[in-house]
Amino acid sequence: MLMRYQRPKGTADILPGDSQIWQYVEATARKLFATYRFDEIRTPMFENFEVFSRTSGDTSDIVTKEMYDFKDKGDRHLSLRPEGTAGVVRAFVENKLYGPETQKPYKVYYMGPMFRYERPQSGRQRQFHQIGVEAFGSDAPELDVEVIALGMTLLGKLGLKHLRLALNTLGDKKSRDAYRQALIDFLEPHFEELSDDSKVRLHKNPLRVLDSKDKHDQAIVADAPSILDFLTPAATSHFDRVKASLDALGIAYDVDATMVRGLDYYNHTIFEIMADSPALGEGYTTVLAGGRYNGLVEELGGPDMPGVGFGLGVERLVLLMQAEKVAVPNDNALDVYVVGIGDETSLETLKLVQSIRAAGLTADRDYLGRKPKAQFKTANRLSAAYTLTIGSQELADQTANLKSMATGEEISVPLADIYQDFEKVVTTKFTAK
RNA sequence: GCGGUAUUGGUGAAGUGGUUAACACACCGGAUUGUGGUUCCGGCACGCGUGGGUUCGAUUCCCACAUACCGCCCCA
Repeated sequence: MLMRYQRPKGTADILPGDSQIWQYVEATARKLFATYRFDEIRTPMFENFEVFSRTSGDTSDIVTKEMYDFKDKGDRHLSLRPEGTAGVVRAFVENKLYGPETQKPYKVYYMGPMFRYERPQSGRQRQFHQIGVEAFGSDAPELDVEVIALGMTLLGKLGLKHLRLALNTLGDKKSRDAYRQALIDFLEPHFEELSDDSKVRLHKNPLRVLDSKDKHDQAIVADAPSILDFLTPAATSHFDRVKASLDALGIAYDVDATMVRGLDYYNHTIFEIMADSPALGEGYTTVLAGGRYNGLVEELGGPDMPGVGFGLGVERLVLLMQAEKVAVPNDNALDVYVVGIGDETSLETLKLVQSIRAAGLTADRDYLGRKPKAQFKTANRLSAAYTLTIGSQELADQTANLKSMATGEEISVPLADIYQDFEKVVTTKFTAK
């Protein structure tokens, strides 16, 4: 036996059957995005390393330990994209889409693979897929809400139940800096009591201590100051309008003042849509997350232009849909299975399937030289609506036997009629139906 | 990166330190000549994740590695 190859760790083959769900997800997303006037943007799967390191934050885990970065033969430091936003923003800036000739907000969506070097688990892989949207050029809280509503609507259309929208604000830079300091001041006296993880986080990214899973940490954090008390008037106003707009649309939400983001570029509104399903372990798991990133365009060399968006994990989404048994439309039903009896009919059956296909129907035939009985079994298993049988006798008569698999009714039809208008034969020749 | 569990055919799985690796599903074939969901009969792992080791002998014991899954970290 030769060497057997395995796919690389953390990757998956999406096989026929599963790919139907993926196509359904993607098609549903494209259709919905179009109604919101978001257009597709396609950016490279790898970028200069700095595109991600600058935007995600030099100390973020994504950059420090999860990035697939490498030097190419020209000694360029590149990285496989760990998320979608940075590349889109780079493209936005590089193509000067911030210019006056494009309508603002400039709304785009993307879908495709992302890469992170981490321990695979269910719904978490090294090559995974995201669908995301970004809207540039407006500070309006209503735009934040449009993006949130889009996310909620998409998940709803895809059949997900038990969704929870968690909402928070990181405020502007001033709010955030003030809060960060207050949080450090609060946690410092408890330093020795904190978990080892949180000790590290305290100075690297103190906000992360807030969502520590450690019970003792949670007890300490329970009395910590809230970001909401450190917002500047402008940040408060923005957040209030976001909430008011959500209320106006009847979208329920929970404000979670301890929710933070792993990527450093977020500010103001941040949100997560979580689903409660055993498919992804106990409790609520985030499927879709996003927020505002007003400094990001400038960070990558563009003008001071705000942005807001979200990304959703397709693997997680698909797991949830499967757990909820969401019905995916099956659009590859078989209309006609052509049964050929004897080698001499092979040429005619080939012409028949081609003719039926050309008429816009789906058709298939046997290529394994199997007996009629086996061919009918296959037709039945494939749920063919009709079988068209041709043997040496029919070949001589220039006819074929058309059978409705549902009723069992079988009629003889001239081949000429089939080649001329198969659809008409089906609709007019049977007595029933 | 850390800790844990697992790894037998296309699938679900049973099983033993030693002649032919149980059973079920799926698939393929047959039940007198060319017609489909039932029934009956038959076929289907030269191999038990990979590589070493222990042993007279290992799929069964030991070690390493790989992969999957779970928890941590982190995140979609």
